[in-house]
Amino acid sequence: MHPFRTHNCGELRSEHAGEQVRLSGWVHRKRDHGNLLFVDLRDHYGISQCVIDVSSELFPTVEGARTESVLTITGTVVARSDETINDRLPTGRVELRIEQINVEAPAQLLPLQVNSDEDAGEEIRLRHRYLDLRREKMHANIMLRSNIISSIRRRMIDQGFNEFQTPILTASSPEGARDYLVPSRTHPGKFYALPQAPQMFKQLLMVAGFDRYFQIAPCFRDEDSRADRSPGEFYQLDFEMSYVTQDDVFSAIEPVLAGVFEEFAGFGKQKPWTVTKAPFPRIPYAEAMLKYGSDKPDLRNPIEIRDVAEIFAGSDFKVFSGAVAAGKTVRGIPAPGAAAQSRSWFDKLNSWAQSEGAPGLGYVTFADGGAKGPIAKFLDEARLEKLRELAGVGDGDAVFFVCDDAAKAASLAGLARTRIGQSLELIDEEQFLFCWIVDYPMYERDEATGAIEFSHNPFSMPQGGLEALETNDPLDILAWQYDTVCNGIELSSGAIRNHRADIMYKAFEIAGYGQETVNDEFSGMIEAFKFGAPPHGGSAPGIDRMVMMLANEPNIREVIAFPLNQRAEDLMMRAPAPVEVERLRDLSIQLSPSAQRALDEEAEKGDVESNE
RNA sequence: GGGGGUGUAGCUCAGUUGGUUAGAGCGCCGGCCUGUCACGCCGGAGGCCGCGAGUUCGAGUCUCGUCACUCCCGCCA
Repeated sequence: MHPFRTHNCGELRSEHAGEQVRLSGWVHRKRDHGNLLFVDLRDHYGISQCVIDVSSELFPTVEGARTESVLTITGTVVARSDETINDRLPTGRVELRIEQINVEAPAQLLPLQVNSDEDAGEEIRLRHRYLDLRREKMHANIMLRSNIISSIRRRMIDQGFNEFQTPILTASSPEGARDYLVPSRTHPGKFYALPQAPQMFKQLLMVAGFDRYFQIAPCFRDEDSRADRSPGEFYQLDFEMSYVTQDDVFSAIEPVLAGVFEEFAGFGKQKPWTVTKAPFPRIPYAEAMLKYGSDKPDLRNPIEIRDVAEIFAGSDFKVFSGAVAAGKTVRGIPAPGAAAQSRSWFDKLNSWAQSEGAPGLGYVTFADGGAKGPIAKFLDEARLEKLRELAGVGDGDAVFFVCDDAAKAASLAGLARTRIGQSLELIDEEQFLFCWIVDYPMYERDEATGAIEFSHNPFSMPQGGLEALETNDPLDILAWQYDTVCNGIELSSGAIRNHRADIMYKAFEIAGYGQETVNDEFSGMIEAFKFGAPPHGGSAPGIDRMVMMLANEPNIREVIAFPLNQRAEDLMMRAPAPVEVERLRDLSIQLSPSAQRALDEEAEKGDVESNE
C-alpha cells in the first residue's frame, strides 16, 4: 500500500464500501463525543469523515491531534446508515473506520482559523499565507487563477501564438513608472532594471522574424498600490503580431478574452454573468470622453452624457451662457426616473459635486409636461424642448449639468454619471461588458508646463505616419493606440507600433527629444529598426485583473497566492531585508547615513521586542 | 508625499454622556457525552485597551503626537 494514500479525500463513494484505503490530509474539524470521535480529513480534493470509538487503542492519538495537523489514516470504507448520510459532502455517503493512524506533522495553535469563513485581518493572513491559502475561498481563487491561465495559454496557442520568455534582468526604461533596480557585481556602479513589461523585447522578437508571440509575463513597477493594482509585480498576457492592422489584433484577441470570460463567468455566482460577444464595440477616445466622461467607461451604466452647450448659449442663465461664450462647455447627464427623487437626493449630489471641486451640480426635472429645478426658470420652452430631445429625456426624468472647459467637464460628468447610475440602481452588475477605446491622441499638452508630450505610449504609430507628423498640429494627431475596457476597468493597453526609425525620430522630436536621446535611451530598438522591421502591433491584458473580475473579488491580493502588502513588503518571507555589509561591498554599494540610521533604529526596536 | 478609516483576549468584534473588577462568539485547557457533520452541556485560563505624552479626582472612551494595517489622491509611458 502506498505510504501516504490510496485515494484522495474527495474521492470516496458508496462503491468503495468494504475497501481498505489510506487517506492523508489535514484535520479540518473534529467532533469529539467522548467515546466516539469524528475527524473531517481535508486535502486539495475534498473532505472525508473518519470515525473511531473508545474501544480502539488509537483513540487517544486521534483525540490529541489538533486541528490542521497532518494525518495518514488507514481503514475500511463503510457505507453510512440512511439517517447519518450527509448530502452536503460529495463523500457524505461513506466514512472511514480508523484502523491505523500516523501523525505526519502535528500543528500548533493556529493564528487564523482555516475551517472558518470568518474574516481575519490581512496582516495575519499575509504573515501566514500558507494557512490562509488552505481556506476554502482562497484555495478556490488560486485554482481559478490557475485554470484561467491554462485556458488562456490553450486559447493563445490555438490562435497560432508562440510562447517565448524574455529577460528579467534588463535595462532601465526611460519614462513610465519607477524601475526596480538590481546592482551589478561585475560592473561596479551599474544597475540592471526589472522589466516594467517586456515591451521592447516583444517588438524585437517581431524584428527577429518570429510572428505571433505571447507570454504570461511578470511585470515589475515600483509604484504605490491600490485595491486593483498589486504592489511591485503583476502579470500580463503579453502578445505581439507582425504584418497586422488594428483590426487583425482585435480579431486575434477577442475570441481569447470572450472565450475565457464565458468559460469562467459562472465561478462562485448564482448564474453565469453575460459576456460581450466578439467583435467588441469600438469607441473612439473622443466619443468616450464625451458620452461617458472617461476613457474606461462602464457600459453596464445606461446613462450617456450629452453636450448641451447650445441650450445655454445666449440663455438667461448667465453663469452658463457666459461660460459658453468664453469657450467652456456644458455637459448634460440624464437621470432617468429621477424626477420622483426627494429634494435631499438632489442636494446630496450637489454637495458631492462641491466636494469634487465643482461650484455645484445644477439640474432640471421634467414632470407633468413641465420643467422644474433651480435652472428651469432660466430656460424658455424652446430650449427645454431641445434639452428633452438632446438628452433623450421626458416626464419623470431629470438632467444634471456640468459647466467647465471640455476636459474638466467631461471628467466631472463621468464621475456624476457613475454616481447617478449607482444611486438610481440603473446598473445591472451581473455582466462583463467589453469595449475597445480607439483613436487615442498621440500627444497632449502638459497642463503645468505647456509642453507637448506623449499622451499614451511613445512607441505607437501615429495615424497618417510621417506625413501627419510633418504637416498636422501635434494635438490633432491620433495614434494607432487602443485600450480594452471591461466594466469600467482598463484590462489592457496596446498599439500598432511605430516600426520605422525615421518616424520614430520625428515623433520624439515633436515631444522634445533629440535624435541622440532616442539613440541613447532606446539604442537596442532604434538600431534594430534600421535593419528591416516588420509592421507589428499587439497588446497586453492584465491577468490579475481578469482573475479578480471573474472571481468577483474587490481586492487584487485575493487572487494572488503570495502578494506583497500595501507597502510592498512580504510579511511572510520578510522582504525587503537588510543585507550583510560584505554583500554590499561586493556590489560596491554604501548606505547613506540616513538609511543606516533607520536600519539601526529598527534593529534596536526589534531587539527590545524580542527580549520581552 | 497628502487625506480618510481602523487598532480592545490567539482570531473576529462589542464596550453608553469619561466612573468600581473591560465583555461576547470562535479558538485553547479541563470535565461529561457512542452518530456527529459549525456536535452538545459544564467549568477554566487568557488583556501594556498599538505606543508616548496631555486634560481630569478618574481615560479603553476626550486632545495632541507617533507607529502599524487598510482605502483613496498623487504616481502607475
